[in-house]
Amino acid sequence: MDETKESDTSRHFLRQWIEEDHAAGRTGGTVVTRFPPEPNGYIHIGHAKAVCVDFGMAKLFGGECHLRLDDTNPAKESDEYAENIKNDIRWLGFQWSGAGDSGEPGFYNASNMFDAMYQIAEELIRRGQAYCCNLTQDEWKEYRGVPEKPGRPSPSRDTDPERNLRIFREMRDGKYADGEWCLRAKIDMASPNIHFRDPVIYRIRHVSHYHLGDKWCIYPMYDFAHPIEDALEGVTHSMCTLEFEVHRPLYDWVVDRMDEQGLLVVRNGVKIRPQQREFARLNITWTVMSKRLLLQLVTEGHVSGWDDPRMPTVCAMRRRGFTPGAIREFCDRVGVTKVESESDPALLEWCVREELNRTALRRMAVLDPVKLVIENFEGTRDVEVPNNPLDESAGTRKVPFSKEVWIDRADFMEVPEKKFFRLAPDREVRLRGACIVKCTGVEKDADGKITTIRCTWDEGSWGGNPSDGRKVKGTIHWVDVATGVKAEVRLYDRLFTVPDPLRDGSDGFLKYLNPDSLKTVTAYVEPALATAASGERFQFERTGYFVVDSKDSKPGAPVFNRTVTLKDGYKPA
RNA sequence: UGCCCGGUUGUGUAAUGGUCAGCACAGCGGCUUUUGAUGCCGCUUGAGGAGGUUCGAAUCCUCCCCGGGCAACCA
Repeated sequence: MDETKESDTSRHFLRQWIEEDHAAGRTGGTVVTRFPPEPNGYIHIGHAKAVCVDFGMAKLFGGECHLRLDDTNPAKESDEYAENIKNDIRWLGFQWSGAGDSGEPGFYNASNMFDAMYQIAEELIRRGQAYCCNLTQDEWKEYRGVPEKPGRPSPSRDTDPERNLRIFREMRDGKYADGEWCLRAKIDMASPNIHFRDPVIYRIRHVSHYHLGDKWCIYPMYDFAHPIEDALEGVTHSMCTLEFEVHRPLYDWVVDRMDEQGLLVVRNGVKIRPQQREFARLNITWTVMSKRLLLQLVTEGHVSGWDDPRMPTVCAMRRRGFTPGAIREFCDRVGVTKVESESDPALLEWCVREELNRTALRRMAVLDPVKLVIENFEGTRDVEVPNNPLDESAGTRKVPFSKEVWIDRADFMEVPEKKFFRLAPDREVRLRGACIVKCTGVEKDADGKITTIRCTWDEGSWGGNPSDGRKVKGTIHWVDVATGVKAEVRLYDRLFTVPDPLRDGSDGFLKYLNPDSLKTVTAYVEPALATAASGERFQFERTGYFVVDSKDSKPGAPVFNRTVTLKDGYKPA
């Protein structure tokens, strides 16, 4: 992304918000943002948008963006997820920066702040702003009341700080079972905002933490932990999704308490008060984005894994052949607003084609081969074709050509429909880069399936143009039978058959799985492709963009994944 | 229903009291083309509703309608 591009970026509301704060001096000279994933799954295209916003805003203002693993619930988190998240963000083209809390610049674990959080909680208790409560979850729900009616205070609400401090320490020391006690902030049981009705801020969880082991058996809740993490890191602008909007008053409450306790970071003489704002998450039609549902697709075997190229995860899109630049461009184009919307995957596909059209080397591959015999052609010749007609610096390559070539079945019609201008009996077509051929007949098997197409070539047309200047409109791709290489090609289509797989709720989405979302074919590809390197991207001419599969491809036995088809303007009349 | 948020062409968005309401994607038509690709040109379609403020409203106000969120010891 170059600089002129950034200045073109829309001045969305978050950008204006940061701009004003920064200009007013509230950032202490440095805009600090953060991307705070919970390491309980792989990140998907929706997270990618958040990554672009969080890192993008920091970059725009010359500030820093922290990567913080929000690992406050050990039950669902793992190191495997943590490592993959870091890898995916790097691949997307972003680098975290800032001090960091463990020697790695810009990298933080919420769990590394557990000591500080604990101290803050104790101080809350001392100040009478938090208390230990032993209501059961059911009782707690009942006491809390419903939104339209005030709740009732817990019997523990006005107990003595010393007693609460003792119980809280006993909670920490493992004296109690899960759920027996919890720590609650003392705010307002009558608030119309449910989150203010003395929210739980610490709960007991006798679970090993993937990062800290058994050091703790009490863990802070998100609403308590998140503002502390932001404040301690000196984050100025904390951007999250819309559903956290009603949590914002609580976020501010915690920041206020930290201020009272003198814990806010001071940068260049300015006390840094982190602020939260919310924007709409990215939704895309024809897929599902919830971590839970994606996990279900994986565990039930509907896809081959988190990186199955049909998944909307970043690792899957990488394997599918999408480029980081295209994903960034897509996130940029969908914009940043508070409107809940559903983006069309066609835009993402357009972004991919736009980049790959400029950068991908052209190759020829026949996905559904039928043999074409050129009766009057003798010997072998090399055809020289450009690697990318749009980019002369990509050079040319030589492709062997001889009497027998494979062509795609779709490029021949025994009885051509209207407006079909490829090969048909008695008709002429150009073999890309080679010559003009004229169909003289077909051979069929017992079932009537065409096994061979016969033709003759115009000897004056070597290179592609007939010597007499007559127009031949159709050009088709081919692969030489003698030197072509067999390859496995995986043709991907959308995972679901409807734009809204959750139309019946999250239980019924499996019945909309597209049975044709993956078709595997054995293709013939030109010899140059036999040794293509893992991750290399190509345009198979007239077909689509393909990438060498990073897991299954081997030299001499290549495997290609179709990233996206080429646009097809052919419409039979 | 208590509180909070949001409604601009099919989709995603721009505008910050003054533009014929702009752009992109999609769709449709045409030109070019040794990829029916790319490129280029053109076209269709929009302010949820009703009032009000104002010389002037997509923009400000009121009410209504519609959509979403919040009532885990998840994040």
